[in-house]
Amino acid sequence: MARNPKRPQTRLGRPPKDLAGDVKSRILDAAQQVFLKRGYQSASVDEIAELAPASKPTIYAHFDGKEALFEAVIARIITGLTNFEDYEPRGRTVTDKLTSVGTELVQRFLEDTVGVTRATIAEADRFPALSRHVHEAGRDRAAAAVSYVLNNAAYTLQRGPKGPFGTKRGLATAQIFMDLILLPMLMRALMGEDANHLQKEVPRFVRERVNFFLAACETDWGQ
Amino acid sequence: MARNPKRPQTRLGRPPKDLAGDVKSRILDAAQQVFLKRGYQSASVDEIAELAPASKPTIYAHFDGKEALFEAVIARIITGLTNFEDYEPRGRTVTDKLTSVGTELVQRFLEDTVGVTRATIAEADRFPALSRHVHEAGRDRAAAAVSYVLNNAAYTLQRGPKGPFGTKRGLATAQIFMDLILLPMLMRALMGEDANHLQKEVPRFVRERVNFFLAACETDWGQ
DNA sequence: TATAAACTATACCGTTTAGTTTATTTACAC
DNA sequence: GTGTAAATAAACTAAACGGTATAGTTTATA
Repeated sequence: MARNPKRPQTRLGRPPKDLAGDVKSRILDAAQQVFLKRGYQSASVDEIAELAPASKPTIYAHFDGKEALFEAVIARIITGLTNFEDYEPRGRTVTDKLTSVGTELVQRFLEDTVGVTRATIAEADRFPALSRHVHEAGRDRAAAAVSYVLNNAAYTLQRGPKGPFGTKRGLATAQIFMDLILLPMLMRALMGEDANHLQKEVPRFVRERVNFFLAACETDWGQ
Repeated sequence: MARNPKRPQTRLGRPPKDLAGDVKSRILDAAQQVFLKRGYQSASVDEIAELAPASKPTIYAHFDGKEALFEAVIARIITGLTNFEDYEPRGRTVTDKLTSVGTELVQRFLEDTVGVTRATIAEADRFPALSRHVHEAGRDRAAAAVSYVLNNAAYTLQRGPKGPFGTKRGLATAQIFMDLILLPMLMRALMGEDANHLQKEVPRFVRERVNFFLAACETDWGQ
């Protein structure tokens, strides 16, 4: 009889040296897939073991238990989130640059953070620190990218630190930008809206919101 | 010996006629409490039965199973969401009225929809229709309240349907208002931020965002 | 070459869970 | 009154799950 075709071929015994550390990362990969797909509660260690592939004793040799495994997965996702240091917004005008960075933000977040956000929201009670951590990590990475463009734009507009994106309200302004552009799309994705359908709406949506955002920024809103 | 003090006194046998329908609503109440506290997966039918109080066979006589019970709970929550027909925003100026309706929106949503939103996001895979339904119901109710104020404000400003909140962009504008004011607070609550801490921030937050919102609306943003 | 290390496979344990069955109790309708 | 309806209690079933134990296999190392 053939082996169970669902189970990838594995080897018995101690693995050769050049595969050192391989099992642990395979376990983490599988755990990430299963946790993000099913959520913490519905994920089973058996399924993770089968997907890795690895045996359950090996999993419990590397991690203290299901909770520790979940925390390790989330931690790895957080540290693996792309920051936007490398990203240079396209376009000449402020509008174009903001549209560029907004579109990039939305697309990266839709790909990278929907699963982990959903999983941690669901378990905000059992793992209070995790959801906070995820939220803050995502917020900070997005804020850095937006602030960079806004600061750049402030000088482009030749108004200096008292201009529309000046340092005085820089943080609050970046936050507004994200709330206007990133959060609505993220929320719709969390609520299960089809990813393809969402992606198609992104360009028009971002452009509309950028227009609104700039309209307010070019006034002296709230003094 | 006294009975188990955790369990409210119940009666054996067929209940008297004036309590007809009482069991079912008691089951729904208990199920709502347990589902919103623990989420679908971690909620146990036994705990619901104990809290109701009702026996498990009775629960299964009224509902087809745990999933059907969950769906019934969510459906009841949705139909029970307060609409804002009764709400008359306070204040004379447009700013004050928008601040009033914004504050009211945030406070009601923080009370009424955080639990159900978290529960349905967590189970967006198992109950695809539910999270969509919750999202749309909440969005529509909020949009109605905002549109009412915005339409009112449009005439206050004597600019008619081509004014800042005119019918041409009425829907998109109401959506922006909610995304600016409601969504960020809802997201922070979903991520487990302390409710009291959030409530204290609401007034200042809403005022800041209303200022920003009106600053953009008073221009001809995006033509 | 002997021993330790790092795996696998498999079976098992205790617990929890959704859902069912059986027998019992009470209230209502005729 | 008698039968039926609607609930109860309590025990049960079957399956899943987290976690552990045992035994076997392969590689690394001294």
